Amino acid sequence: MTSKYAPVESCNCEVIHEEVVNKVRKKMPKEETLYDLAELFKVFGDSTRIRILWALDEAEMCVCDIACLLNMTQSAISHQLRVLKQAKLVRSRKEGKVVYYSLDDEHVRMIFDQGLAHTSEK
Amino acid sequence: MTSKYAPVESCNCEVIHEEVVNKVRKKMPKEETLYDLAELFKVFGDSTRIRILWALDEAEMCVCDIACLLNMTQSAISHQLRVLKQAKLVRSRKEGKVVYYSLDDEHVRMIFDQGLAHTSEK
DNA sequence: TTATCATATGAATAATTGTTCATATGTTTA
DNA sequence: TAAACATATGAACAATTATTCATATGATAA
Repeated sequence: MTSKYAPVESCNCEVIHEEVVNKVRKKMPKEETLYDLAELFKVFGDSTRIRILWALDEAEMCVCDIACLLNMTQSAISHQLRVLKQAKLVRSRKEGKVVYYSLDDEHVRMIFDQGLAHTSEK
Repeated sequence: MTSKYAPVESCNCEVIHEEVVNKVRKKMPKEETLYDLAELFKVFGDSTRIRILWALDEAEMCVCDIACLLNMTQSAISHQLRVLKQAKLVRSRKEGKVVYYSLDDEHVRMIFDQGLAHTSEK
């Protein structure tokens, strides 16, 4: 999160290129829009969650399976699945004791691909 | 970062669907690849940086201008520009005292668009 | 030179966060 | 019923991080 600190009243320097600043200011989306966007990318910004998403893009899996695949505790995975579910990136389906998770968004793959395009080039 | 804790020796539950786990395991990318991907998205996961990237997608700007636009201190912006530069998402150009920053990646816009497609739908 | 200005940077701090541990919940099986 | 099992969850802790403040750097102007 960013608005952890008290809002700054103004930048502490002169505006050098006022026209540019005004032009860009007009085009900026609502604060909330960019905040939500950052919140979404924050969810992608953890390698455990990235690995879970990647795995679920291959197959629907239960919590146990994911924990085993990633060699992590069931608790850690469960906590992260919760985050992913709140972000509406995964959905779950219950069958007896077992809860199956799967991807709940068609954009995940696209986001991955664009990210990979960047990281593999640089 | 994720590997902050000692590696877990194994998940603490039985494998329920061994075939699925094995199938997915074979298809998983290298650990490092997914780690780098998470590191990239972490950079997008802060609203100050998202706003900077968005602004720079509209126009090349100097540090002062960005600080003014976002109503934040020059120092805070400078620190974040450093992060963005290390991630190779922005580049800089010096002209006298003034340093101009601009986007250094053609994928930024695409990543934004996919992210927005998600956040605006849900 | 000296003053001023734009930017960068190191240290400190407060807030956030991912995992662990213990335990709770809810389902199936004996 | 009780036991076993899969999953969820709350508290605690360690690690990370975004900003602030003070100051350094480097360029221009006086």
